Amino acid sequence: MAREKIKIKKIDNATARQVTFSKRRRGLFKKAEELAILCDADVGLIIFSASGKLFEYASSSMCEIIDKHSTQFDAAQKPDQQTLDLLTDNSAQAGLKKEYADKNRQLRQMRGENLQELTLEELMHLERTIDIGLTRVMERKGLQIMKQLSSLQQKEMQLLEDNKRLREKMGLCMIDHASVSGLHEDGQYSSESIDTSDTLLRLRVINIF
Amino acid sequence: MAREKIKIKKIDNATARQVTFSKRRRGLFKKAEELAILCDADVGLIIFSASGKLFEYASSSMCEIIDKHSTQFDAAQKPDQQTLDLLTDNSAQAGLKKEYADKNRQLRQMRGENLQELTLEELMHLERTIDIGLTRVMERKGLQIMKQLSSLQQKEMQLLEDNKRLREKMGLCMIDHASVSGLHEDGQYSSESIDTSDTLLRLRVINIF
DNA sequence: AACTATTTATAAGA
DNA sequence: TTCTTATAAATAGTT
Repeated sequence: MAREKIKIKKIDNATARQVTFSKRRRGLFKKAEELAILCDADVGLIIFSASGKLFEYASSSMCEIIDKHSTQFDAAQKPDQQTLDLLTDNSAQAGLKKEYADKNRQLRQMRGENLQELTLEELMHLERTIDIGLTRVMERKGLQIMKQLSSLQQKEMQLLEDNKRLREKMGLCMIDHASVSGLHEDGQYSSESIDTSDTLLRLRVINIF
Repeated sequence: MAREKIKIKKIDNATARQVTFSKRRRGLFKKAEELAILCDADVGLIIFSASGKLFEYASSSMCEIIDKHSTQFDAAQKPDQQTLDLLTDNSAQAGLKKEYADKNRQLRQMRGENLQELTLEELMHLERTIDIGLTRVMERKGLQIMKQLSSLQQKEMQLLEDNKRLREKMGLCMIDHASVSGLHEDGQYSSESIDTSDTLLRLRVINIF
């Protein structure tokens, strides 16, 4: 649905396939959510990438949806959660693994992923946290830029001075010779002084609610 | 996506809702199948209409998909595939600790902490990542707010109607009595229709560099 | 169901 | 990965 019409068959090029997977997955999730909201339907969408990675969307909770589905179908395919736990729970690792999962969840949520499980209050808190982080990062960036600028300006001054000295020496040596070509007589190069006071200019109207 | 742009909220008119449900359901199934074929993914889609009727699509078999999902689910929020592999390894502990530390560092940096070790380029990339996350969170927040608003408005309508009916009944009972105090005669209460189209109003001038 | 004016999604390219 | 943009698809409101 774009530049060119494509045939619906497995995309040969692995890179292109991955890119398309990302794009269409997003599109599908969006459409699924829209259907759920517009038509008051309960929608569950499970996607496994070719490499086995899981992606899912559920308008309510996936467990509930699967449950309802299984009921209608009669085939009760229950988890067997224990098996997985037994495989991975070497007691000592259990805690760490849990903490890791938690950190990872937080990180994903800060990147705006897996938000469907959050309440409005949690979302607002998350927004604030991210906004604070963003502000700090921008401040740090401004600082770095200032540093690099002043470092460059110092270097420039140094070079200009060296330049001037060289010119003077040459003037002494070559006092009776023709002027050296390629150098400006006044020894001046444009040295713009960049005003960085607006570096952090950032207008926002957020948190209306 | 047609004659007029619509807001993503429950369609009031039951007939229109049903029609849209049919149309979009077909569209969603089609997109799901295309994703499965194009990207060699395994896709399962379960839809319950508001009346409880089940519709489903599965690129392989729904049982298989649900099974796979249940197995991975606890690990869903989790890491990437790698972590599970690492866990089953002998050097698991070390690897997990390392990944944990890494996630934790990323998380702190997104919160604007420990930025001193980052280069200007890394800072700019981080800023972008955070900004995208913030945008997504805000979009989600707006959606949630819309949801709650429309739910409240529906409740309000229901209450107004109930109220009106009660008033009519009272009118019949009390036809010869004095009007009941404390109720407005016109039965109208202010019901502000809040326009949330500007909810996400957010002006920014960033990334000057 | 069919028809379209529009909105959306997205394939390719940068 | 991300952004852009030309084009294909989906679809809201009508008939």
